[in-house]
Amino acid sequence: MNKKLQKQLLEIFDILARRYGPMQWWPAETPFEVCVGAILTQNTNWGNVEKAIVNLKREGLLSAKALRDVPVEKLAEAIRPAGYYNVKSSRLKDFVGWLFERFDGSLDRMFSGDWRELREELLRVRGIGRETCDSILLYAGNKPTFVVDAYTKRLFARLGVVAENADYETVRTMFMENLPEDVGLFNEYHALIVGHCKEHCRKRERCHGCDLHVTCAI
DNA sequence: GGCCAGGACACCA
DNA sequence: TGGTGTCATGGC
Repeated sequence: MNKKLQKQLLEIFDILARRYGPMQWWPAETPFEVCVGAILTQNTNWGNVEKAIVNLKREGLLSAKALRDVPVEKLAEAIRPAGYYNVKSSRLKDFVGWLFERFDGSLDRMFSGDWRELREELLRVRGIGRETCDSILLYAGNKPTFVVDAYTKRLFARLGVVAENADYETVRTMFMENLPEDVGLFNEYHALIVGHCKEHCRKRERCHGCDLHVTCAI
């Protein structure tokens, strides 16, 4: 635990929280919907994911059993607006297939054990990478893991907190070792990063009118 | 009409 | 380990 770094991280959180909070993430009605959304949003605009979720609800497909039983072609058609529909339909199939194999299709059972062991096992499921895995653990399971995404890396690299080319685990560890282990804090922090970056941060530009660059003495 | 979006994975050197 | 190609829709 680096006290100076912790102070900086909490300062940044406070600036974001005062401006945007509370975010009340994840935008979903159930833990299972969080899992589905986490896979569908891979490299995809959230607006497109919402269209796919609407389709899944209309077709009665937003449950582990329904996803397991639906033909993959029909699933792909339903999630078409989210893009990569062939890839993502098979990833959803792989996830629920594993969920039934290991936990009888129950998220409650999945989350009931040691979450660090669950993380390692989830990461071995095809289509569940680090960000998707941590999103599921934090936002569907209320486990104290920090979610790192493109926004997080971009913002904290620009703030000089992490290296430009830092890998996922390095950034995640930086947050988790220098913040109190608090599910509510991790939940809100990541949501605030996304909320802020959607407004200010573009891929090949620096932030325009970004409060953090003015206010944080980093 | 080009760029981008809340990644993951296979393949390669 | 790091770099590159692939997967694809929809909004701006």
